[in-house]
Amino acid sequence: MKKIIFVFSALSICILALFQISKYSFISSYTSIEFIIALVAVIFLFIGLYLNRKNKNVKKLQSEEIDWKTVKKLGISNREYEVLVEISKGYSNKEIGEHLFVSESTIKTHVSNLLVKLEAKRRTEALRRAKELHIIVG
Amino acid sequence: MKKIIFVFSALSICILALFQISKYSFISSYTSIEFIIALVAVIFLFIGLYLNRKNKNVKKLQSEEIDWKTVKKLGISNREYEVLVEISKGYSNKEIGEHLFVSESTIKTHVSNLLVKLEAKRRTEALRRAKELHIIVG
DNA sequence: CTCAATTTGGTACTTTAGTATGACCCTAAG
DNA sequence: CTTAGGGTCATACTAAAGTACCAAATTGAG
Repeated sequence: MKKIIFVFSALSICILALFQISKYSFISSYTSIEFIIALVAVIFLFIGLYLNRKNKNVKKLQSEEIDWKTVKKLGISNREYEVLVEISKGYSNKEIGEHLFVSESTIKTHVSNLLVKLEAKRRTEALRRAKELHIIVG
Repeated sequence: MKKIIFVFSALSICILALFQISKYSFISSYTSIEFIIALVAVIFLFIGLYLNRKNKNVKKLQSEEIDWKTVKKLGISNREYEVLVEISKGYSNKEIGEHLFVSESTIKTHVSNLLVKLEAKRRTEALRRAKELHIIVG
């Protein structure tokens, strides 16, 4: 919202400035008015492009951001979340154990807890749930 | 590319039209020039916004579009692809069999073939590969 | 310190997943 | 007609995943 206010203020200033320029050019010559209008058109075209580019980036980030609030709400611990990420990378329990330097048994415990917390029967279902809840990246 | 040519043509026509308008308003009064400039600014601002919105939609679709060429290149058949999609939804072989009205054995065969074609050891790894290759939606 | 939650790990078990192999039917291409 | 590829299914097997239960060390908040 702050961004919008700032942008509108900037635009207002720009318009006023252009009015001042137009007054001078009005007196000076005929062709320069056309030039000013073309300039205004181009400038505001690029302003429009710039504004929407900002918007796009924000939206893209939103869809790829992780909803940590949901992670906490589900009671998923740090270690459990690490395991979840490893699962999403397609690793087996054994491989995950090697990556995190713990035994396969430990991973199995974490996975079991994750399945309960994500209300899933299988790790693939857990993956889908996690994606729906935006707690892992697509 | 056709779109870009069309848009540039339209913009050229708009600019020429505005030049004509500006000539008349130049003669008529003083305040109308400022109005025309403001109008041009607003119009081109919205044109800029519209153009980028189009762009955004295209980009979004690209990232969510399925690369059927890769599917064919990997030799994945229709039925196998259906199974792949079901896997991505987190279903078990048994459930997939029920959804596609075939036995679990058939699904196992399809999954095995998929794992070979996707160079994966597990269904979760196959999922990751499929996402990387853009042959399923994230 | 005490308590609760986290993290770790084990055993024993059941279930699901995946492999290997063979077989049958169907269809489209040669 | 023959052949290749796709789809179906089964059996027997191994591997991985998941459950249930227990237990110990660690850590952080009150």
